Amino acid sequence: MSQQRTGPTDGPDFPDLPEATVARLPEYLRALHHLAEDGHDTVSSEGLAAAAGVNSAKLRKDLSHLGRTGTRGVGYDVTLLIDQIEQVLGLTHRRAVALVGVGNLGHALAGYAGFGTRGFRIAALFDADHSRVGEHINGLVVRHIDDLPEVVDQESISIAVIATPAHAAQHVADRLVEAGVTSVLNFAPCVLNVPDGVDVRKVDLAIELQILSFHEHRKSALTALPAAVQKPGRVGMANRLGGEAVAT
Amino acid sequence: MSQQRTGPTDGPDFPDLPEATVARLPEYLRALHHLAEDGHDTVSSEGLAAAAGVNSAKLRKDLSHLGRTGTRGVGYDVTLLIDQIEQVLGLTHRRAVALVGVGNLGHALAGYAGFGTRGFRIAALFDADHSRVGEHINGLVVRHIDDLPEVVDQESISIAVIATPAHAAQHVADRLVEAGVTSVLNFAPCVLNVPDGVDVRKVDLAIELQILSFHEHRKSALTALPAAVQKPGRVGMANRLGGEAVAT
DNA sequence: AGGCGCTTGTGAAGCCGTGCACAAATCGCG
DNA sequence: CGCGATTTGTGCACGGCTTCACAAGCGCCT
Repeated sequence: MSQQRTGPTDGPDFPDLPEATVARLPEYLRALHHLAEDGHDTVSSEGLAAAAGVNSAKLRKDLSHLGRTGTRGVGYDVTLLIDQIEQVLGLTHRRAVALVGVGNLGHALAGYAGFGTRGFRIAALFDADHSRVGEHINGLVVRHIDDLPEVVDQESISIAVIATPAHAAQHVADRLVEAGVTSVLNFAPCVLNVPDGVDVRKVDLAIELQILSFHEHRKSALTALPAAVQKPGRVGMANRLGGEAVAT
Repeated sequence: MSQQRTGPTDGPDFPDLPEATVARLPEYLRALHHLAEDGHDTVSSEGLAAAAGVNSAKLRKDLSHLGRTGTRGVGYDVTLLIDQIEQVLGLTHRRAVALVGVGNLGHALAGYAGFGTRGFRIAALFDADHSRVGEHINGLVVRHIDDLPEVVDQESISIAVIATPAHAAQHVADRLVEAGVTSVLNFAPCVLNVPDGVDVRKVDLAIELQILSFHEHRKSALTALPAAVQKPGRVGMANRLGGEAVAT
């Protein structure tokens, strides 16, 4: 590999993993926890790949970036691998997360158990609407967004979730960044402008459906047409095994 | 499911566009609607790219796949482009969507206005829990999952959203496919196996946070070494222009 | 009518990610 | 102790996506 080993800094951490690999590590982690609960001590790359829904070669290459992990002829030690991935992802401690906007979606997110079980703690809820401030949700009190700087500092929050209407999202993002938040998960359907050094990930539910809509549209167009003009390599629903997933 | 070809199809209809392009078209569409509301008649690729948060060359190449769209020296006609994209995405009619699982998250999704305003209609709610069947949510009655085939057929549903716990998701997916659904948006944190020809997109909220966690971890590891300002909140930021977003 | 400025559309180059195929490494067993 | 079975780690080639840079086209102004 021509991965640049820049000099002596063969540090304990892993500066550059491919972004695609990073996006898959959580998937492996989930599958590994599942395997651990089922009592497995080791997994082969083939087995873990199947559980995570990816190609086994891809999985091995992904894990190879973490350093020595597997044992040839045996496989991967489940608990060891869990530890390594959690280390790399920075999940060795529960990260505090702020949630802004306790409307329809925000309410649900505040109560979503998956955050708690996978390394995060919703540490604070915010809303701009004074009539919502003070409300109790899942053991937390909704605070006004003006309290952001104070709470962010107090709770050492670096990640925030935006679940506000789109028109408020940019303003909220600005205030979050100002308060010291450096990672944002945005559920509002809009583009956020943030300074360099701040990461934004976006989840747009309608977009996901629209992408599916395209594929539906294409499928129905194909079945409506005679199967005359079709290139050999392209379309066609050959029955290979396993599910296909359009991933992010 | 008989999808009739309606209208005069003037031109090559559905070329296979790159998947990456398909994923961005909804983003453009949203930006265009926003521009239209602001009274813009035309947009340059530069302007639309900025509104959608992408590179302008990429945007032009994306749109070039749709056929002749823009006018050199002028830009793109906003309403025309909206029509073209909606056509390609199959959004010329509102697609009926089924939502399975009206728990915490499902409730919120059932009430999410964004679906309605962007081409979809939640046509039915399902749950396996009999105590939830009959409940009214947002003008819809929750039906038991056994009614799936009947309702899917009745309402011509081809897209479904799974918002069940993970352990139930595969079973639900099987029944959806059996009932004729060919596109699934999965919110349950698990891998779904579906036959070929069925599309699955997955949204895992915890994974998004874990990816952000990695970047947080990396950032803090970087600032630990060089010039020391040990305030955990505010890390040193380079000042290149523009925000950075970790995209899909 | 002709030129000029602006914007699109695209050829070409480079980068990243994927998957195959195989050598290296490890364990278990005779 | 050595051999075979097994599985990891990775070199390599390929395809897709992104980005740059620029020629081609269009409208406007003189």
